[in-house]
Amino acid sequence: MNTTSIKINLNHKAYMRDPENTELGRRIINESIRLIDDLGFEQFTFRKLANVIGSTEASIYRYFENKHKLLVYLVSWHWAWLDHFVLFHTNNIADPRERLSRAIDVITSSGIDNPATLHINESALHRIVIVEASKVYLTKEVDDDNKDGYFLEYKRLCHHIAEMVLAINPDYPYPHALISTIMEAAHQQVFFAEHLPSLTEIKGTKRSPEETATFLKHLVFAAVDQKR
Amino acid sequence: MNTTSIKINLNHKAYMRDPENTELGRRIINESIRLIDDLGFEQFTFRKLANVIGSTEASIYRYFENKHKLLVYLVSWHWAWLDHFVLFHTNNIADPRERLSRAIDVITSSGIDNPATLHINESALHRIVIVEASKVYLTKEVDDDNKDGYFLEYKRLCHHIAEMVLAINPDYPYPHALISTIMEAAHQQVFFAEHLPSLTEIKGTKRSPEETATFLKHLVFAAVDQKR
DNA sequence: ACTTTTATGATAGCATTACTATTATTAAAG
DNA sequence: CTTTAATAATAGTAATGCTATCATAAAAGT
Repeated sequence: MNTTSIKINLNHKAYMRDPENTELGRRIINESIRLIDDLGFEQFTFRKLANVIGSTEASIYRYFENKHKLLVYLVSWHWAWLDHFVLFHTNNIADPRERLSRAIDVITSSGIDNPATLHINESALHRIVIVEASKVYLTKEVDDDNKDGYFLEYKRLCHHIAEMVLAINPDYPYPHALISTIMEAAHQQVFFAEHLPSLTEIKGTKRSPEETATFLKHLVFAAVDQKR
Repeated sequence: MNTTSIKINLNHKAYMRDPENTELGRRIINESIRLIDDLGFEQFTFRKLANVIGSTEASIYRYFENKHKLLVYLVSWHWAWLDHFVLFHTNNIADPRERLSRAIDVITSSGIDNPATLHINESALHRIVIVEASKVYLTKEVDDDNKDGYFLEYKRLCHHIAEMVLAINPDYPYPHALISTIMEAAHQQVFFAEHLPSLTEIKGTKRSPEETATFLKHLVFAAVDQKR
C-alpha cells in the first residue's frame, strides 16, 4: 500500500462543484484553511478569501453555497483523513487494548501532513478543527445537515473506535457515548491548556496533545475495565 | 436560608449597564433568552430583539456592546446559578462520593426555574447553554475575554466539583481535566441524543439528562477509583 | 477548424447586519 | 422646578452575504 495514492472521498456534497478537480478549487481549499486558521471562522469571509487568491466572490460561490458548507467540507475531510489514519495505525495489531491506545494517539495527535494531498495543510486544518469543528453541528440546521450526510465521517470514526471498546469489554454499556466524549475532549483539553489553563491539568505546551492522550487513555481504560 | 432572596452576582461586566436594574434591561434578558432559544444564536440579531420588545437597537446597545457579550452574560449567569445550586444540593452531605454524585445530577439536570429571578427562564436558558455555551470561548478573542473575567463562573464551578474528586481520591492526577470534560459532555450527550443519535447510547427523550448523568457517574467514578 | 459548452473573471447591485450619531421626549433626582 | 439620566425616533454608514449579468478564454465535441 502506497500512502502517496490516498484520495479522501467524502460521503456527501457539502460543495456544489468538487474543489479537488480544479486548480481554483484547490486554491480555495488551501487558502481558506490558511485564512480561517488566521482570522477565525467568524471573521473569515468569501470576500477576503477571494482577495487573497486573486479571484472573485462569485467564483467561490460556484464551489460552496456559503462559508458554513466550506467548513463542513474541511472538517469532514479531516475526520475522513483521521479515520483512514486510525485504520492505518491499528492495522494488523491483534491486541484490542493496543488498538484502542493507538486510536487515541491518532485522534489527539496534531495534524500529520499527507504528501498526496499537498493542497491540504493538515496541521493548520487540525488547529481549525480544534476551535471550529463543533460549530458545524451546533446550529439550528443540524437535522437537515445530518440528513444530507454531513456528519457521516465523524460518526464512522466514532463507530470504529467504539468497536475497539467493545472488543475489550463487550458488556460496556456506553461505547459510543464514551468515544464521542473523548473525541470532543481531545480538542477541548488542548484548547483549555492553551487558553483556559485552570480548567485542566494539561499544560499548554507543544506536548499538550500527548499529555491529553495520556489523560484520555487513563479515562477510557478506567471506564472500560470497570467492575460493575 | 430563603431561596427567594437569591441574587446571582457575576464577577465581570459583560454588560455596559446592568440589565438587572431596569425594566428595559430585564426585558432584554428575558426576551433574548426566548429569541435565541427560538432562532439560534447565528440568526439572532439586536434588530429582531428590539422589535419583539418594542424598543430600538440603539437602546439595546446601551446595555450590551454586541450580541456576543450578551451571550457571555447569559451563559455566565447560568454557570453562577448552577454553582449556587451545586452548593445548595451538596451542603451538609458528608460523604464525598454522594456529593460528587449530586453535583453530576445538577450539571446534567435541565433548568430549574428560580422564583426569585422571574425574568430568567432557566429552562430555555439551559437549552441555549447546551447549544451555544462553547461559542463563548471558541473565538479569536478568548484570551482577551479571559482577562476580562468572562469565564470565572465556569472555572469556579469546575473547581468546586474538582475538589470533590480530590476529596475522594487525593492522588487522582486530572481532577480539573476530568470535570471540564464531563461538564462539556453533559451538554454534548444530550445534544447528540436528540440530533446525532448514532454518537451515543443515550436516548433522545425527556429523560436524556438523567441517562447522561448515569453515564457520567459511571465514567467519573471509574476514573477516580482506578487502581494505578 | 469551428462551434458549443464550461469555467472563470469583471462588475454591479441589493437586502441584511452590525453598528454609531443626533436629536427629541419623558421620567426621576436633586 | 430644573438638571440629569434613560429611552425613543430617526438616520446613516461600512461590511456581510449573497445574486445576476455579461464578457472572455479555454476545453471538449464534431
